[in-house]
Amino acid sequence: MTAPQMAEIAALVGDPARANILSTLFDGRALTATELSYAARVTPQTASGHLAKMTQAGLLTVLKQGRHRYYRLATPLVAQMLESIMAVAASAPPRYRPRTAQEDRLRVARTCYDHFAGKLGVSIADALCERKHVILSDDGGEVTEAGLAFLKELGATFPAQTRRPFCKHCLDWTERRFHLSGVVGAAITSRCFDLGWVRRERNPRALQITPKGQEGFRRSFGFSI
Amino acid sequence: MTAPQMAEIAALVGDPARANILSTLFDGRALTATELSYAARVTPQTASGHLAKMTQAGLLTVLKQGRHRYYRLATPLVAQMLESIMAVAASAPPRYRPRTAQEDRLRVARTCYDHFAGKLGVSIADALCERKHVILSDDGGEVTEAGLAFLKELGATFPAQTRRPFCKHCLDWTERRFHLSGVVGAAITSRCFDLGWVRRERNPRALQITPKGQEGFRRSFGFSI
DNA sequence: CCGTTGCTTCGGGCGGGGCCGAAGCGTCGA
DNA sequence: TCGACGCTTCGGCCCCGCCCGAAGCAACGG
Repeated sequence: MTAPQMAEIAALVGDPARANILSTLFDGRALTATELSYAARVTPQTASGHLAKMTQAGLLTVLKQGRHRYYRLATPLVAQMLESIMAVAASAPPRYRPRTAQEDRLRVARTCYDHFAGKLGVSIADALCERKHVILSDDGGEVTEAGLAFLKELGATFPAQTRRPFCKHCLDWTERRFHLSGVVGAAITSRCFDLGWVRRERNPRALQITPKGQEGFRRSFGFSI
Repeated sequence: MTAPQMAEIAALVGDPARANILSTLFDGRALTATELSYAARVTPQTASGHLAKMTQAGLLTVLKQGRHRYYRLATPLVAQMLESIMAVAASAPPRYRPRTAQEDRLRVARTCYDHFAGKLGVSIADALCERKHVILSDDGGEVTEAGLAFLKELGATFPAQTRRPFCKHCLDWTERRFHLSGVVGAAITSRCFDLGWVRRERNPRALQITPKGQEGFRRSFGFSI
């Protein structure tokens, strides 16, 4: 049976402190053990234990750099797993959840692994579909010629060839609609950072849209946010 | 933060007994509480507690019928979550796992929610792609005209319209390749059962391919299994 | 009715695992 | 070389939650 192994992985995610850590690493960045202990609201030695377990189980990888140890999600597969658990968690309980300002900011714009999510991510996907720059089928997507031209004009660049899916959609768990992931999603996101259209907030997953970004998104994508 | 809710869901999956139950329900069938207690290897009263928790959390739904209570996965979203956890569990630990005969049978042919998976599922997907009956993009799929004709000839029927994705792929966690899901995957699977090409083993997730099936798959799809 | 069967609730035992204080180990900077 | 810092290991406390025995409830069948 495969159930025991599944239980083992799920149990790792099932602890609040560890869930906090994973959720903090969700956008793909690498953070030090101490930073993560702070995010998890436990002492460093406790966090250390959690990190060791998750690393051994293959959920995280660690990079030693000087006296720091940078932890990050081991593979995109792990991120996808977290996303799907969040999707169930968000949909399942019709239970009470007093929305916090924090959460509202996440709802507007955040990163999901390495691409935009939230209202911003969905708006971008909508805009590109609207103009036929991207054709989203029920389960994937492709970029049209016009779309490639648009990306070039925007200044978004991406590796010529890679094994990673080129254009992919990703179910947004707050908007309950699709945003873009894959190489294209990452390229657009990275470009917007470079243009200074978005900035990270103190909470590393939440994004702030700059005035320049407001203008840029309106002019290039045709939506206000 | 959404982490606590994620932890709650994951913790439910993280208990071995509950993981057994979920894994048993993974193919989408509905089973009674007692059957599930047997699958989980715990007493009925213990299982009852687990089932209540999972139902309350929205992972399961229950159908009362006489003095029986049939439990099943609440939504396909839950099945997808389990699949993605299994994918991580299968890939993550380079740890020792003495393959059992049981597992080997699962590797050959099983159902995943309501469509084929394992070697059989992947072979079917391959055959349909090979003949251009289905075009699989990196993240979705569509059925060609020729493909529709083929399905008709096979006798596979499906609802004219439904909100469910028509043709979808699903990463197979044993083969590490794609098999078909969505309406098309379910239709093919259902038809093969009707034709007597496959049969359920005692372990409800594992499938047995009948001699008639061997012949049928060879003639209709062009592969031997 | 009464017994059987399917399922649940209740109560208490017990083990696993999260948590922190203290201490140890390696790296960096002066 | 010495202290500061980041991180880990160790040991012990304590609590959560899994588990089962016993009993209660509801749905059949005779």
